[in-house]
Amino acid sequence: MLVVHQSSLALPQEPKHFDVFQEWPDGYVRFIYSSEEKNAQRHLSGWAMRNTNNHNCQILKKSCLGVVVCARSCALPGGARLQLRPAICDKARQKQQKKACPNCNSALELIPCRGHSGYPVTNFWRLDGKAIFFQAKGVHDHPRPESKLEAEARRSAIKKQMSSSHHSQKKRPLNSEAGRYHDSGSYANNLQNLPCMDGPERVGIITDTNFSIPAQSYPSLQNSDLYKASYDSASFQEDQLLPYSKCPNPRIYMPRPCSYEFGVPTFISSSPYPAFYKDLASPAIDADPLSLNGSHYNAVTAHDKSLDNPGRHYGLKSAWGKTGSGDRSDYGQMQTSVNHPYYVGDYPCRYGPSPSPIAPPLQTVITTTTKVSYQAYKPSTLKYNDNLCDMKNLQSYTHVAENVSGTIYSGMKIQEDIGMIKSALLYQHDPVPTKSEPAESVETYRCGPLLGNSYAEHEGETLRFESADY
DNA sequence: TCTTGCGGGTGCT
DNA sequence: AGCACCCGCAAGA
Repeated sequence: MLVVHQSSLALPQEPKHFDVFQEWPDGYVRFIYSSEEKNAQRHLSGWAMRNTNNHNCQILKKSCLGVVVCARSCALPGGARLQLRPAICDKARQKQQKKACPNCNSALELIPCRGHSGYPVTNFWRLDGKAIFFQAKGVHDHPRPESKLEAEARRSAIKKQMSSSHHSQKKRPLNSEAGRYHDSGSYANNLQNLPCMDGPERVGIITDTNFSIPAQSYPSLQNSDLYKASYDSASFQEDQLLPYSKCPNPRIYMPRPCSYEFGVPTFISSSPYPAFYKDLASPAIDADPLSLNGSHYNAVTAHDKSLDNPGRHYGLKSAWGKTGSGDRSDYGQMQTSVNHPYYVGDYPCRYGPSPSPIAPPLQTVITTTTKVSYQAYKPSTLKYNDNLCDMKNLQSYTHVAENVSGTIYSGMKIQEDIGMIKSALLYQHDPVPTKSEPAESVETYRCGPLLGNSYAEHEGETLRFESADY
């Protein structure tokens, strides 16, 4: 299915369609946003990303800081876990870590992101004319922190409280803060709501609850209401219960992405959620970020052969060990779209929910080639039908959850589950992407997420993109 | 006070 | 050369 032509250097055409802004991009994904998209202009991300100097003025690079959690992983009143957004500024972050857990007063701990072959997940941004190209590398191996807006909302709320209530309530800030975490499904998780999980194992598990879900489509961060809603405790509960109870799959989170490279992007139609990426073989070698000019892409995940993730904390390993799939070869972060069940490429990893598929040998070899041309086409979506899950139903749950609580967490999780399922299915049924291209990078792309923005027109159409460096 | 972006510089591979 | 990362600076909220 994947076709890669590195030889082709044709310049990418100007994107006619833009992806809906993704607040939580995860996995090896690529999106093209309109230069009008404010969130994209600001290079926003739900993840705490700090600027990284890549000595390239053309491309803004950011790396993930991870998430701040309670060192004791205490459970908040609702059973959720504290997951703070790390301060971006080094100094501010140091201060932040010196503070005590608002819930139990124990120390706070920063869980670094090691989702990109042991290094933090990186995001690349490039403005090119009317489009803003985005590329993410790595799969976040930690829970989601508060989104930027949530963090800001919380701070302002605390300030308000502080100013409105005086002495007698001096203690409230802490409590209220804890309560907020508790209330917000987006950064507080309730283990009880993870029916699919094998079961929390220890501390590590907590993180699972909030694992990133591949970018879900999130129309806009600008919708502050969303966050306001997240503070509604009532909503929170619904949010938590609803989605999970319906979700048959556990969310398996791979501690680390496998290596990935760009090689063959496949364009699939647009999906509201980032594509699932798979990677095949080589150890993380990154090919040029944003090298794809106009391609609409979503990459897909990669797998690392090295299952071991040194530096990985929070019991991920143990969690994996339990998942029963044997090894942690399933790294998939499935970013899948309910609406667009296509997945390109093979899925080397085994997925928990579905019995370990046979992992094909690495079919894709990714190289560091900077110039790659891609051909994308939309794969058939039919194969997904009638599968393990009722995607439509799941999707509807997702929507419900989002509407109810305003948090995207629940829905995302579901989507991820769906993605996993899909990927598993694909893996099992679609041997296609098995082309091995030695020394060649192969990357699978999907069209950007879009509910309204569809690339349907690309169906069956082959798009070629130049992957020269942006 | 903090975020964000920039850029000099270092160390490793 | 590419990448990660440290540090400081400046602008802006």
